[in-house]
Amino acid sequence: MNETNVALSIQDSPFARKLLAFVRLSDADLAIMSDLYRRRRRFAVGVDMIHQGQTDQCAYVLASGWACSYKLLPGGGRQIVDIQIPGDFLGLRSILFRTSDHNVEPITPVQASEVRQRDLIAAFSQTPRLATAVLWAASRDEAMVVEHLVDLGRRTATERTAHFLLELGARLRLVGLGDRKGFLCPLSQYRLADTLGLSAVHVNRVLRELREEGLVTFQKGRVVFDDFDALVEMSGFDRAYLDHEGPLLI
Amino acid sequence: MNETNVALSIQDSPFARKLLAFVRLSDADLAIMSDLYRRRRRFAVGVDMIHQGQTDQCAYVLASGWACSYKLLPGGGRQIVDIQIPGDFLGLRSILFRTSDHNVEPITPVQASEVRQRDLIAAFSQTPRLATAVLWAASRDEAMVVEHLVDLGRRTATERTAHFLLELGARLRLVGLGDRKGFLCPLSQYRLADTLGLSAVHVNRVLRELREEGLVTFQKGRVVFDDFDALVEMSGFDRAYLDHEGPLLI
DNA sequence: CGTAGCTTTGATGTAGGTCAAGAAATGTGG
DNA sequence: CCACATTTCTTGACCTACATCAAAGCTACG
Repeated sequence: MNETNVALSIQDSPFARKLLAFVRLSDADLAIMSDLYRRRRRFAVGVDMIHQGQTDQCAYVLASGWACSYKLLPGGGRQIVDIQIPGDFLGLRSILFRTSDHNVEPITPVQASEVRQRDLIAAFSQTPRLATAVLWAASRDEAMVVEHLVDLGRRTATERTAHFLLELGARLRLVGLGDRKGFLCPLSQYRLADTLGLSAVHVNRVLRELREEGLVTFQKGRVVFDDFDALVEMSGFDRAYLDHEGPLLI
Repeated sequence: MNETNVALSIQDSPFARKLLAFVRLSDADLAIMSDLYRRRRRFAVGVDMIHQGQTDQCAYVLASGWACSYKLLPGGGRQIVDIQIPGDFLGLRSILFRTSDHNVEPITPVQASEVRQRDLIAAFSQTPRLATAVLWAASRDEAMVVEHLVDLGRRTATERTAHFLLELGARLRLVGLGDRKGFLCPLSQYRLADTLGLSAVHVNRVLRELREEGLVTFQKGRVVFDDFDALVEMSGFDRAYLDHEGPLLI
């Protein structure tokens, strides 16, 4: 396969799609990105991809499937920090810290590309544009964690659930996995509860309420926005933090 | 002032102290860091340093005083995302995103060094070691935001408060502003409430409870750890995410 | 076709919120 | 150094959002 073909095929990956939505990347940039994509691995549901406290972890880019990163608590509970969808980086921090501070669990069967520290650094020195784009994507993820924190700290269970579903929808749209109508969602109500800091029972009640009010329907692995605008309104959703212009490129 | 003197004086800054606790930096690295420190500015309490939605913000390194970054909610409430203490970077994300997604408010009178995007990039290309050190510090801050998220999602008000005070203590110790006994803390109970996702009234009750149980005393602008080990135990505090080895340097 | 994981619902308990009001600090101008 | 204003702290009474417990109906998959 010559360089142009590589660039063409990588362009359809969710990772490239996400970055390209905000940054122009040359064929050369894409070819380097494609190199990072080489070491493909599969993960089955039920076995964590990354373990808290374990050292010498590597990072991944999610090619297909969903995963989530979470922290376990002494008491036995857990808090899901972030849901990862195709195109997301995963464990980027554990490249800098030698040991991971959280677990990552596949929610569905996952295909992911292993990214070694040395490869990433090599790629970065070859193409600063790609480096900036990746850093920018990482910052965007961090902005979402912050928004999640606000969810937990200051929004009611209903607002929080609505807000989370809207954000997830916006992220999925960016990689072509959903639209303004809704998206396929493999999350169980248990996992939703661990994400939203609620009990599974209460999540169920909140979902029923949202459904009965004609706002969103989450059933049978599918989220449908019945009244998008009303949902945005009631949850205080502000797309600003997702809609930033692209990074200031070097 | 020659280069050695510059390096000697910058070494005492909280910023350098923090990085030097984990990374060896040469005199040349420190001289470059010192350049970043040049544009000193002062901020009075009551006027935000950075405004949500405002564009072309710059970043700062806190030289003295405390600040906090927060998000406002449509309903009028707010959530404090992070407390910044001397040595902390502030608004690093708004260098990548052209517009800031949160506010930053001084808690005490603040002295901070303005860091321009171009200067930072120039510094980074001159000394990759410094670049890695800064990225690593940023990752460490992100790890703290994650821990904060876990606080809000899955810990009781008491655990959460204890955990937060322990973490703050650990951070302050790193820059020489506290020890295992305690630290000076200019936070009001209102701000503590906005940080912990609680009401001010409840924060007050929790603090009383912690005091009466002989765990921590927070009074008159001073936090005293009355029983450090018991506090660590009850809050499930795990220093791992703060005690990482330094970054893997290039 | 059985068993394990989800979803749904009801009944009851509790952590933490809200309202209210007084007491201490802290700051400000004279 | 004092009088006054403002913020901050403290406590009590009451209320609500969400947790917990329990149990039944679904779904799905080996």
